Amino acid sequence: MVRTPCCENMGVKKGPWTPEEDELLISYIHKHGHNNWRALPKQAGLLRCGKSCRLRWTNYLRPDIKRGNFTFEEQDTITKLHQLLGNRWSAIAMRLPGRTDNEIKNFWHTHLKKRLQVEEEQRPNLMNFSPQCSSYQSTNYTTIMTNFQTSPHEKEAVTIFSNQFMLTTTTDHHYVPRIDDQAQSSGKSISEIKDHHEVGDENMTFWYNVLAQSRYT
DNA sequence: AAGCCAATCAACCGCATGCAG
DNA sequence: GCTGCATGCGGTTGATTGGCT
Repeated sequence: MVRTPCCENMGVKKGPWTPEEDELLISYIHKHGHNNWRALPKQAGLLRCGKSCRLRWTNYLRPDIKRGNFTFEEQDTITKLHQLLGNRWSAIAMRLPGRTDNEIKNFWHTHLKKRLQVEEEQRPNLMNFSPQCSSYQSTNYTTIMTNFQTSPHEKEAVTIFSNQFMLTTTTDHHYVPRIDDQAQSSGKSISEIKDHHEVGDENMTFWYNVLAQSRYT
């Protein structure tokens, strides 16, 4: 079966977007929305394919895009979520409001990946964990696993996990509100909600988080 | 000042997935 | 169930930028 091209190549422009093109795309979407990306460029008077327009909008022009450097908290979140989810950039981006999957992916390859490699070399005895690992050599892990399975606080660990990474799950019985939603509904500040779930040992918390997530996937 | 090289990031490409007919 | 279209996702590319010699 021959795959149909995403757009008619004749007359379609490629390469960097000009401010004029950006303006056309923004004003069109503000007026009409983006129900049909394929038809959008023609209707908006753009010599681009729909795919290019979608990418430009979602990665750059969207009004809720957060610009500027990644905060330490964001970097930490990306690192931990990457350990948890692998290269599922869109899933990671969902936990970082205002950041796009493309931005996170670039940041990972240009900054975090190298940093982690350096840290790994400096700490050769650290457990090498990945979501695909079939066995774990760490005594710590075994201890935590045992505790997790028997702990009466399993639910609490799951809640901590969800709050820490602002996760939502897709099944109703596992749904935990995002921390900002919790704050809004309870009238408390985000820091108050976080404090409520604070656990002293950061490393232990992280492993509880990993375990909690593994139960849903 | 010029050339080279590495880092960065916007944009592209192709495959996967969901959905309607 | 099959087909084709629209969209999403992740890997990759290539233009640009900045630092170094």
